[in-house]
Amino acid sequence: MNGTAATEATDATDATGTDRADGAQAAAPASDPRRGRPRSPAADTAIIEAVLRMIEDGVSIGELSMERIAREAGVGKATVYRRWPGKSALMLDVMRSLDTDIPPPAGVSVRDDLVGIIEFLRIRGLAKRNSALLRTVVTHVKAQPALWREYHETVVQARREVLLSVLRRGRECGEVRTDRDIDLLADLFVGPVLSRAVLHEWADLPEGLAEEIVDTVLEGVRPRD
Amino acid sequence: MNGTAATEATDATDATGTDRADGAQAAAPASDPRRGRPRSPAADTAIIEAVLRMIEDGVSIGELSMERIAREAGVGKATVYRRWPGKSALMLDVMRSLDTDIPPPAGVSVRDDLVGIIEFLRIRGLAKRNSALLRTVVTHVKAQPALWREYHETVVQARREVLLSVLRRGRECGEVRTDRDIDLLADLFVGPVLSRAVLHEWADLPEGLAEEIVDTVLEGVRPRD
Amino acid sequence: MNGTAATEATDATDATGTDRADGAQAAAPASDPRRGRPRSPAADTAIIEAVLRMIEDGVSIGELSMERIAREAGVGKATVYRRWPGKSALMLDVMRSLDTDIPPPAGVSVRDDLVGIIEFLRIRGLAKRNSALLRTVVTHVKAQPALWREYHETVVQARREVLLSVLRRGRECGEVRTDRDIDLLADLFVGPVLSRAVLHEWADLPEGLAEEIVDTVLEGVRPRD
Amino acid sequence: MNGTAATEATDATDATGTDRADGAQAAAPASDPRRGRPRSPAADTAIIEAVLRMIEDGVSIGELSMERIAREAGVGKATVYRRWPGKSALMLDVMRSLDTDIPPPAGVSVRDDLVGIIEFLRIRGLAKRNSALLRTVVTHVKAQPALWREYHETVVQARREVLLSVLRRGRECGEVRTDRDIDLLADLFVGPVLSRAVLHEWADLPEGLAEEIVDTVLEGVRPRD
DNA sequence: AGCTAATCGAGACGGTACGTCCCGTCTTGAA
DNA sequence: TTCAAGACGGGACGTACCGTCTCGATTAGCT
Repeated sequence: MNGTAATEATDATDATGTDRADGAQAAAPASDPRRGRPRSPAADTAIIEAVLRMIEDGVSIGELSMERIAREAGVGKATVYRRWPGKSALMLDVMRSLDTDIPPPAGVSVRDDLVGIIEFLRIRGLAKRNSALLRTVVTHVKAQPALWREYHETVVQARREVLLSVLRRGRECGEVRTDRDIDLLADLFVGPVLSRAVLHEWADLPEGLAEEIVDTVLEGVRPRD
Repeated sequence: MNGTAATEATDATDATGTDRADGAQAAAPASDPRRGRPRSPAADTAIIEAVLRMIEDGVSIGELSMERIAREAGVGKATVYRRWPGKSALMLDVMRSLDTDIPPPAGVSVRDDLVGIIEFLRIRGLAKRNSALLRTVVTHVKAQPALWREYHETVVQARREVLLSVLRRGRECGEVRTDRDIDLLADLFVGPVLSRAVLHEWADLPEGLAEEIVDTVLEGVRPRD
Repeated sequence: MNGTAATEATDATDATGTDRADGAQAAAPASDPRRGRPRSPAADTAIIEAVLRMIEDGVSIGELSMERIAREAGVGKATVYRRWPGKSALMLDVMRSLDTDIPPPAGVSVRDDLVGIIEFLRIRGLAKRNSALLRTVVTHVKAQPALWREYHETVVQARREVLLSVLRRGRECGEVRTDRDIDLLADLFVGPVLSRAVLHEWADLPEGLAEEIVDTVLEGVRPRD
Repeated sequence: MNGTAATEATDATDATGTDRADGAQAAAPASDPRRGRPRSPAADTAIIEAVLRMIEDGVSIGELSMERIAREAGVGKATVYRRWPGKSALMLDVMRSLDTDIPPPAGVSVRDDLVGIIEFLRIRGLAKRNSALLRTVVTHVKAQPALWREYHETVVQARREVLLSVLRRGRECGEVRTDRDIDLLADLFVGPVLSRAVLHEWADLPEGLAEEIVDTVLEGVRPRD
């Protein structure tokens, strides 16, 4: 016998997860919302806050056990499980709690609107505070296809829509070519940021990147004469 | 879309990971490689194969316990741990076992070489069989920064170098503009594929995508008159 | 109402219990006893000892959680559950570990043999050390009919057999009447001790009790003239 | 047989137990009995009935959780705890609700009175319906010394008194020897029933047992010549 | 009729223990 | 020294109860 014990990462066991993952603002109980003692909003807060605090303190996803979350939140385990069916669903709500809506495009010029959107991605994705948080949380969510799809359809999709509307406007006013699938065009702008963040994520995304990307994509890589 | 999509991983608990992750081609024992019973190559194979089989059968990363891997491979747990220090290191080798070298560019035209590279990414990343495999494995590797950096420096870097050399050739022959950072240009080509694979990874990447991407990026999104 | 209060039973959640409750000397694993690491006899001992120590320290049956037993024994919970299917089965083995074989009757006279047996009961049942121990443990075992039956059939029955053999001998030599069921006669001797212990168990059973009981039962309550 | 059989109880976790275990006939509220909504007698009934019903349905004491009792009685948990401080106190009241007073001895002959008392024990303790009930309930009560003492002093003592008075009468009229402690004599009659019920409780106590016991104890086991 | 107050069913609260599973290490006999 | 098997101490999992608390809704006696 020994003392070494475990460690490691792992994850989720199931992939269920999304029963009631409708945001941190806890839904009403199943049967009759006005019967019985109401759920304590303080508990909701305490749990989410505990997760955020732990992550900021450098606790890895593997150490983020439900057991420990409940303990640090000063809450019974059952209180956590009453709100979320598992760690993954909780993480999803933690992720959502960090979401900032993408600012609506100013509408001055198509080029500037595109820069605004890409700049938002650059900053949101790597801003000091969110960075560590999201890296940990997103990892967990991504690891479960069902959750990731859920997140994608609620949050990511909405943001893409903003980008698409700008591109459509660009088409109407002749700023954007119409002979390509509009989804492909959207990926041309988003992809590079993603690439920088994903493939060499330990580097910071430099200022001015958004403009450089937008301009190059608009004008093309082949030199115009 | 948003920046969150761009973030990633972490975790690790241990961060050990790479002590001896020198591939499935089993290293020699510590003290004297010629003494005692040699490691069974059959065991190496059985383990890697078991992981691949399980993933193909839809086993999620969370259910991929070392315990189960050993059981499924008909192998003692110690036999697994003798080869890899943990699940992550094993996963890294599983990933490597799937690697195919990027074919060298034909060198006919810059545009065609670029298409070749992007087409390789499209197929490698999403080909029916590998897709599920990689998604599961990569998730785990990404979740541990040390491992991911290792993988990145070994495999990703090499591929990028091929792309960069093509771009440099393009600059020399005037096919590619020189007023932009060459790394940025590389991301313009790689990013869109990544975006498709990461942000809506459950969709298949259609044929012809590589050409469409390369051509649009080369020519630009703004219509040339 | 009545003395039946003296009866018992039930409980148990499962009532399973006895799969392998064949004494503390741990059985071999299910499949092949010679394969794999053998069970540690030290663990067997540590667990039983921990229970005994705790009980002697006045830990109540309600506080005797498997969790705590494992902790105090310096043993993993799984190690406990590998040996016993539940708390009850463990308790049964703890009980057995305390058993002392009833000394064989000297065979001098029937009356003295009877006194010897009853005296054994008086002492065993209430001896300082065992008393506290047994009270706690027996409670748990009695609370589960299946376990209690098991215990009865293995231990109690054997002791009764000794008593019965003495009575049979008494019949042969005319010391014991033959017009009554021999099992009834046995109860006439055992019952009074039981009654004292069960109905007013907080009192100590006084010395000389055995002789008084045996003599009175032999001679009868109605005065002989 | 052995002394272990004679041991008992303990446990308790709380040991509170008897604070207010004054029977199901619900006490008045603390402050002013006349103010506020009175306790519903229907709830009292529902709770006791639920326990009885469950026990008759074979629910073991371990499955008899307060939670389940309340649920099954269609009553809030607080309503149960308002009446009893814990499961044990409730059980004690359930026990009491089953009590039948021992019939006063006819007084015809000492021998017949003794048979009457023992017969009562035989039937009460093992009558098909009560048997299961009592076994379950008594187990729980016995497991807590404080409760058991309470029950003993209230109920058992009273019954013993009846037996003792008969024995005293027997002494006066020369039917019972006077050279033995009268408490011991009482145990000689009660013990055998107890022994049968406790040591092999799953068997039924046959008719005629009472007479057989009384006669044998009166006359003695040694044959009279 | 209105007020006060204790009740009701329901169910959430912080805890603790359950029994199962996995971690990474250790220990068998056999090869 | 390896192998398969499986036990080891440790710890998280998700469930069930504990006894308490808090809801809105009765249900009485008192003004």
